[in-house]
Amino acid sequence: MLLSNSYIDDEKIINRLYEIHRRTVPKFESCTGISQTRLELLHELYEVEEISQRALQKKVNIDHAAVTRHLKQLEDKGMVIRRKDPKDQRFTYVSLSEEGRLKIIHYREEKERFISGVLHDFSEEERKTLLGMLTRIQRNIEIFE
Amino acid sequence: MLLSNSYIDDEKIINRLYEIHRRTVPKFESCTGISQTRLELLHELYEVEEISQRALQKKVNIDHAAVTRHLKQLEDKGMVIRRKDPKDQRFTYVSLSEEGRLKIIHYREEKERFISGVLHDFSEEERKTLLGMLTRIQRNIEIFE
DNA sequence: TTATATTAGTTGACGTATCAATTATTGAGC
DNA sequence: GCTCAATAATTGATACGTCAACTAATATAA
Repeated sequence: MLLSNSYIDDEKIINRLYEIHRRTVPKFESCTGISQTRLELLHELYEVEEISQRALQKKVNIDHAAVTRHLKQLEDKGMVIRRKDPKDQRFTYVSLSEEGRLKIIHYREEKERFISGVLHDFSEEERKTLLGMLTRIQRNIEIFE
Repeated sequence: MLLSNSYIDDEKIINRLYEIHRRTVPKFESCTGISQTRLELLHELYEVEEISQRALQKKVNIDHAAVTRHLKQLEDKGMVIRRKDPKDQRFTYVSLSEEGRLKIIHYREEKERFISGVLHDFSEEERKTLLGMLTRIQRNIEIFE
């Protein structure tokens, strides 16, 4: 297995991305008290009055199955309200409950604290560069093959 | 919820990292035919004659439980050989089988193709910058709190 | 040497993402 | 109006990572 030095570094990038994710998941949750995905769902709900699961799924770009399960659990916890569209029974509309609307504020404060910690030594310039690079990577993965 | 513009961007960085991971997992596996973690384990085994599970676990930095399960499955597939240390029965030593040694070469070629695709529009300079930034983020996550 | 601590590995419970298959409802073409 | 296609949501199977509890083997110290 003969690999050039520059390839080794490329590999490090991909491995680093992977490890960052693995380390982030538990830290994020223990810090904020909620998972990243679930908070993202709540955040989207926060921005609107009501939205269909399908539309929400498109926004967060997660598998339908996962969306269904998250929303059911959030409903069980009383953070979310779900109802069928009377006009078209295929659609389920979702909205934040009062309690959900209150709780999400605290979650997001903690998320902000977490993000500040993770990026604390990055200049404004660097953050811009990084975001641009990550966006390109994401696009490359999407169009791959 | 009043958030400054720069914070919004920081949030995008973290969300992007998360989404990159989610999209990478299935693409990587369908492209290479093996999961990233499992290939990393095999790669470490490729570099040595034999190694204890414990030492291997420290190298890949994954939970013990996951390591045990991966190695058992790789053993079932005939890619890996495991044996107890006669001197100290607590240790299990792992090594690549001949078949494993052959197969890993193909896997790694596919991985290289995948990585090239993901980073194809990045200059040498950019890759260095990116790796540096990711390394800092990883460190920040580790020392957080 | 015998009780206690440490260490490696395994197993179980849980969370959550994916894909594939299924159900229920609505829409379109004849 | 009736059959067939499309769509939203759900459920099942599978994969994989975490933590916690457990087993077995060895080291330590009284």
